[in-house]
Amino acid sequence: METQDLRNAGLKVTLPRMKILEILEREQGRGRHLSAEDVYKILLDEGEKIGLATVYRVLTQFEAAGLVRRHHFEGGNSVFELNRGGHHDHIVCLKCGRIDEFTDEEIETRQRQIARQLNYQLKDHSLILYGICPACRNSA
Amino acid sequence: METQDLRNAGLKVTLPRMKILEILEREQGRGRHLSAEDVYKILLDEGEKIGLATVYRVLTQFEAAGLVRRHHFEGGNSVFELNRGGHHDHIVCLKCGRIDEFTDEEIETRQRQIARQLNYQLKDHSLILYGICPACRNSA
DNA sequence: GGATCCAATGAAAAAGCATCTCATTATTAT
DNA sequence: ATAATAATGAGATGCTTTTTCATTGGATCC
Repeated sequence: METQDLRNAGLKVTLPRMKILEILEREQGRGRHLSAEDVYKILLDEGEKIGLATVYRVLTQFEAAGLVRRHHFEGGNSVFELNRGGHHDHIVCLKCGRIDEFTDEEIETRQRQIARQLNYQLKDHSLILYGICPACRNSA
Repeated sequence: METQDLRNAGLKVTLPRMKILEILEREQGRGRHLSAEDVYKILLDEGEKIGLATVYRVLTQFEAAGLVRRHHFEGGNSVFELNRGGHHDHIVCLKCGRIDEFTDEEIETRQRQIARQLNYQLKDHSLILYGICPACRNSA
C-alpha cells in the first residue's frame, strides 16, 4: 500500500512516483542499490516515458520524505535504497558491486564514545567496508 | 625532502608539483582537507599561474602514487590529505566543515570480524562520523 | 653546457552527474 | 466537470572533473 506512503509524505500520487517506488521495492530484493540512472534505464526498458529529470526529482523528494536513503559509495554516483526503518551499514564488493548490509552494536557504541571524547554532538555516520565478495573470490 | 618523494613515485620534479605538495603540507596543520579548487585558489593567491586541470591531474597522480589520500565527504567535492602513513578515520562538523581524526582499534577489529563473517576479503573501509564540533556547539 | 627526447603543462573543450526552467499536463479538491 | 495547483518532460544549465592537443620544460646523453 505504497500510495499511502506518498500521501503521508504530502506528495501527489502520480504514475512516475508509483513506478519508481515499485522498481525500488522490486530491485531491493538482492543488495541492489540503484542510481538515478539505473532507475531511469529500468523505466525505459519497461516502456515508461519518464524523464531522467523526474527520476532525480522524485528520488530527492523521497529522500526528503524519508522514504529513501541516499548513499555515496566510492567513485560512483549516488545510489538509493528504500528506507525500511532499521539502520545498517554496508559492505561493497570492489569487483562486482554487490552490496551486503550489516549492523554492529559494538561499533555503534564506540562511535558514540568517540564523538563524546572529541566533544562532538554526533548526528550521523557513514561506515562502508570494501572488499571482495564470496562469489568473486571463488571465480578469481 | 619532498623532491625525493616525487622521484620515488616516478614523477618529474616540476614547479606545479612542488608547489602543490608544499601547500598540502602547510595547510595540513589544522584538520584542513583541501579540495582541488581550494588548492587552485591558494596557488592563485600566491601568484602562481598553474591551471586547474594541472591541479586535478597532479592530485590524482599523487593519489595513485600513495602520496595523498582522497576522501568523499557528504555533499561536497573530493578533498585530499597528505598520506602520512598512519590510518585514521574522520569526524566532520556539519556546521563549519572542521575535520578531526581518530582511530579506534576496537572498531578496526570488529570490521575485520564482520568481513570474515560475511565471507568477504576486506580491502579497505571508510568511516565518517558527522556531528557538531565543540566550537559550533557553543556558538549556537 | 647544449641538444634531444619525452613527460608535463595550460587552455579550452568535453564528459558526467545533478539541478533548474518553463511551458504543458495531470491530480486533487470543489 | 471545473478550477487551482502540483508534477512532468525536454532541454538548458551548473558544477566538478577529465580529456585533448599544441606548447613548454625537465632530464639525460654527449
